Amino acid sequence: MDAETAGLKVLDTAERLFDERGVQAVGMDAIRAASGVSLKRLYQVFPSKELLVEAVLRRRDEAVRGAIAAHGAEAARGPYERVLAVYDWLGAWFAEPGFRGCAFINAFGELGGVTPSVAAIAREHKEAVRAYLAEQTDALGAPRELADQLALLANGAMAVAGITGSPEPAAQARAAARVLLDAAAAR
Amino acid sequence: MDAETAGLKVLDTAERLFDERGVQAVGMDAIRAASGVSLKRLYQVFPSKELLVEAVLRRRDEAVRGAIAAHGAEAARGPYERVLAVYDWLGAWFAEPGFRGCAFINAFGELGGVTPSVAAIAREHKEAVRAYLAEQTDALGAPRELADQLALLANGAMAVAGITGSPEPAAQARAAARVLLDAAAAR
DNA sequence: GCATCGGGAGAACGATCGTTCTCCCGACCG
DNA sequence: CGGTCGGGAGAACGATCGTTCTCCCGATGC
Repeated sequence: MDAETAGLKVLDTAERLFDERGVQAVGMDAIRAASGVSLKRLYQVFPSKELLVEAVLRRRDEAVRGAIAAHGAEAARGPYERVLAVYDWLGAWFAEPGFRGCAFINAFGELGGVTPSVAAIAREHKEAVRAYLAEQTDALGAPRELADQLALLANGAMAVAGITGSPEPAAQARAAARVLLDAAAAR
Repeated sequence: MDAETAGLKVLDTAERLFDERGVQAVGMDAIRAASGVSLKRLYQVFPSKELLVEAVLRRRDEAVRGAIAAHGAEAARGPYERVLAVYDWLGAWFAEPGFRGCAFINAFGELGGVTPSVAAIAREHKEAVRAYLAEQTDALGAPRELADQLALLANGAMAVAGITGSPEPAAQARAAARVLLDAAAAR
């Protein structure tokens, strides 16, 4: 097994285990056992657990941003629909088995107070999603605050869906987003 | 020092340290050192760390529910104002120094996957806040979904305010809540 | 075929954690 | 005043964690 595929296996395994149990509850040896990558190789690719956590979050950041953009491009009838597509994507994500909330919200809660790099990555990720929404609302000529409000709905949906285990918050957030979008358009 | 005041000191200290650093990063010995309560007494009052965590969360649940109700009763010109008062209260909370997000969202992210009691307490707390909002929207004759949407705004504001460190999300959520309330009233 | 090198398996190490135990002192009771 | 009891301080214990080290095997180059 070469270093590159080992790195991918480790990232996949760590992401899944961190999501399921939280970061601190997953030892490096559990990642080794579940990924089949030896400890030696693991530490070659990720010299410390903190670096592994950062790598997992950074990859997830790119994946989420890519998925939101891809979903928006699919339903590309305009910025209005691209905003709503975000909540559709959330709904599909929430319905996945084992969904336990947003990795960045969870990682920030667990490590944000003691690990500044984790806090920074979470902040950057949330800002990136907000910026994507701002692109759409700018295209609509809507006021600046609308994007922030849409982001609050998305983040609230993630938090509540994770805690309750229900995918419903996505549809509720989508409906609320429609009201906010329409109200902004009417002004 | 009697057992009752020791329990209060431990709860106060544990709540503060858990908020600052997360639950798992705070050892029982750190709570002993910061509270001045000996380990022996600590384990007399809370026979395990898990029970202490549950006690902290349960007390915080009651405090938050009480604070929201009290804030709503102060501005008791009606259900509409009681809803908006929730976001005013959030704004004051977010502006407190050291604010690092909702204890239930954070605890769920860290422990919800491995400690069912923590997940249950978080679920009950979020449901209680939703129920309070539902009381107000019912009094307004608004549709059921409105309370869920208002709760998403509140939870999104907590998550984003915690991660970004800014109190702004409270005002943004309040403005969005007004739009949703007014749209429901117009129907 | 033999020496060398890289990687896998897992033991080892030092630190930390939750929890319990030991020791000692000060207060209360006869 | 002597004995007992409860609590404080902190050592001790067993488990676990992140990280490193040891040992061994198989492949590769000459």
